Amino acid sequence: MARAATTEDAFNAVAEPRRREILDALAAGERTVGELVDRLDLAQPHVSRHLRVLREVGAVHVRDEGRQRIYSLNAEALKPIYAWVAGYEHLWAERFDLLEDVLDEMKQQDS
Amino acid sequence: MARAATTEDAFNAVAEPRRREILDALAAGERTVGELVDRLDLAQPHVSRHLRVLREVGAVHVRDEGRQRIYSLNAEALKPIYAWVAGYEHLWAERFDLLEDVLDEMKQQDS
DNA sequence: CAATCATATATCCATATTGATATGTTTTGA
DNA sequence: TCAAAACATATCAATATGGATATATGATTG
Repeated sequence: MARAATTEDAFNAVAEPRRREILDALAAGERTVGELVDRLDLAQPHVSRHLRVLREVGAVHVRDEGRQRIYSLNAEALKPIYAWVAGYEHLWAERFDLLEDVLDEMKQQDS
Repeated sequence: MARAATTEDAFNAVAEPRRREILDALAAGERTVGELVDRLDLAQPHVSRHLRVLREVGAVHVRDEGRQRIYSLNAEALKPIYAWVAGYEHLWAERFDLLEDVLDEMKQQDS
């Protein structure tokens, strides 16, 4: 079996840096494909392809306006990523919770 | 150019579901390769390979103990993912901040 | 020292990819 | 109506993949 398709889920779609750049750009507001091409310094077909991947995982929406297509962010598609990684956050975050510190000290005294 | 290597960064490493499973298992405590094989129902060479990818992006550490290798989680390697996706969290989260609601209302009255 | 256990590595296969380039397709404007 | 603008799609090349399988490595045991 080969690697999972980038359209498999948000995790795979977002593994590509250019696609994260696109999402970052859209976080500031809707953009036209041409605007994204300018901003990313990437050929238009590549931008269109990345947008397609993002569309397939539901991370962006499109709206037709004349001969332009206006892309907008759908951040909810990133929820599963946040949900997963947030479960790890407490493992590196500094603890400001005093109770937790006290409990740690008690454990040390026990051992 | 082909797709980026899974060892390129944490984003790529974590795109693979089995590797997330491994990290999830390690979040509960150190595990031996054999324990991970049992837990994941995956052939040992595959587990070893996934562990290697996770090692190369710094998401796990290894410790030798006789003929076993004990893997442990290094959650800090996931920080960049958290940092990136957390920037989107406010876009879908319900707002409980009263001030923000008031400001939104004022904006609406202006327009 | 030989045999075994616990892992790691090597090779093969099928596949999905990214960038480059060429070519549609639809809308707009003269 | 014809040409240009704005996108989308198709194809090609090079490559990295993940699973399967076989094999190598290193530690332990008898």
